[in-house]
Amino acid sequence: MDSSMLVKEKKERKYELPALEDANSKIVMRIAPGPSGPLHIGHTRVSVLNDEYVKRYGGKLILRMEDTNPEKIDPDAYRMIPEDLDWLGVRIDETYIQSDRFEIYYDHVRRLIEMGKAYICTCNGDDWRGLKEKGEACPCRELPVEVQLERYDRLLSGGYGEGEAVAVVKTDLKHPNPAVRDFVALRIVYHPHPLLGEKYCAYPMMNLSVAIDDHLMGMTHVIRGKDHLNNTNRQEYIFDYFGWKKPNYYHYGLVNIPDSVLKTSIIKQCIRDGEYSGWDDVRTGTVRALERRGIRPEAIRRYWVESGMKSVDIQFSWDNLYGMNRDIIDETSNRYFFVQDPVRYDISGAEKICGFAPLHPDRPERGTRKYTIEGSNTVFISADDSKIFADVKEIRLKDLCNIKYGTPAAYDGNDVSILKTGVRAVQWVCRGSIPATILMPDGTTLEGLAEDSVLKEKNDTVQFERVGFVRLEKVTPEKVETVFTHR
RNA sequence: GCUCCUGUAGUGUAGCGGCCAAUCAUGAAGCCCUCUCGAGGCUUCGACUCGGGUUCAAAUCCCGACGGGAGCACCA
Repeated sequence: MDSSMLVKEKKERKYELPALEDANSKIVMRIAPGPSGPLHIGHTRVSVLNDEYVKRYGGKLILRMEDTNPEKIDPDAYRMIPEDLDWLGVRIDETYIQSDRFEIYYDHVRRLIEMGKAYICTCNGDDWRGLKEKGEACPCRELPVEVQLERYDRLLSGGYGEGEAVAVVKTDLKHPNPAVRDFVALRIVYHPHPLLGEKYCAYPMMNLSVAIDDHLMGMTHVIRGKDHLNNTNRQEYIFDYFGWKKPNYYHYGLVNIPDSVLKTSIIKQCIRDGEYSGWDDVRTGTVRALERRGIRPEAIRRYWVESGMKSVDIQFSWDNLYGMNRDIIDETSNRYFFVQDPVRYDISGAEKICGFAPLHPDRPERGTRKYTIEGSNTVFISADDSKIFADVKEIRLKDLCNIKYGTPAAYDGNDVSILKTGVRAVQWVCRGSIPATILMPDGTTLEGLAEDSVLKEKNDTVQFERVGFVRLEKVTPEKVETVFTHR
């Protein structure tokens, strides 16, 4: 027996999404956001899952803009959503906009009415719901098809005011689950649509348009949040009435995302009020904000792949995402010194002091930052480190020299082994350093100085040693503006 | 109220009848290493919601309780 077999070996787990049923190279899947704003972290789950499967099986991914509620549309979203998906690395094969397809929905409703599977209801909404609750039909439901069609034409042509009539799909009024009994398919809206203007007044509800589009676009697999479970049940009625083959449905659990603002309406309001800087404000959970903070799309992808597709509700963990992101950016991010709330020290006892430090400690081949200070030998260290210095009287300026406390401070050689005795190494900057800011996730800003070699940095994330990773947002010789990523 | 989904460490996940004194990641604590409080190495902490049943054997199957979530919109 091989002795190595006696050692309990450590297994590396590979993370792989579960296989889809009936999957072959012709799968068709979709991402179907409502264009009310840009995508946020919550949307990235369904985006990544669909993309992963389509790439794995070699099918087709459709982006469908579900803009059937004119009151909740932000025209910019038609542009922002594809941008966000593109940044995420999600490859879209075809794009559809539902507002282009109203005639298709109308035709299908007409056919449903002709089949006796839909009706036009002119009852008061509350009454209709009340009857449904009791499992009873409203007076409109059993009217003859000819009357329904007459009403339908009137509905489409603007003969009813808002709330005066709806087209309803029949399901089963006695269904034990009240949530799947008869549902509205079309409603009257006179609010202008950003793309259609006032061309139509009959607006499809999502259960209608989604069912029809999923069929017409040839969807084989649909992944959606568990909150749509009842909608799936409703949509299946439409599939059954037309005799269509249903896609395979998967419902993942709800994600609770703490510590960040996701609700589009709130973000929009805060932008309007000038409270937030825009859709990429770091306090929000938008894809744009994550990008701005230096989160890599690969980290987001890994996060969702590892989370899988179970229907348990989960708690989103920023720590876990940061850990994955750190794996990615640690290697690519060069190291620089940033000194928060700088305190000045001059150093006596040396003509001029030289030093150098690697751009990356694990990648010496990338080269070094070189330092020369002379004259008054002025350096700055952070207010926090200054307090420590005043307290312990001796400190090492990392990669430069050791100094003893005093005014001025005294040069004390360059023996690195002093660190073994418990003396602390602190980051510092010299004269000519660049004013720098770090925008924190809570919206506050840290101020300080960054060493000027950061001006030559090509990559957009760096690590400020002992502070954390930051994304370089705006770098000029006058000012370096950064956004905090994570420690 | 009705209906549906769901319960493995702080968080996320693996396991789906015996190989489980339960996997991996992240987190926390400690040590080593490193001129960073990063990375790397090592160690430790920490979970099968509960109660019945089926079985020689249950985290795994069944039933019940309890917990978490969603829907019952002329939003998506």
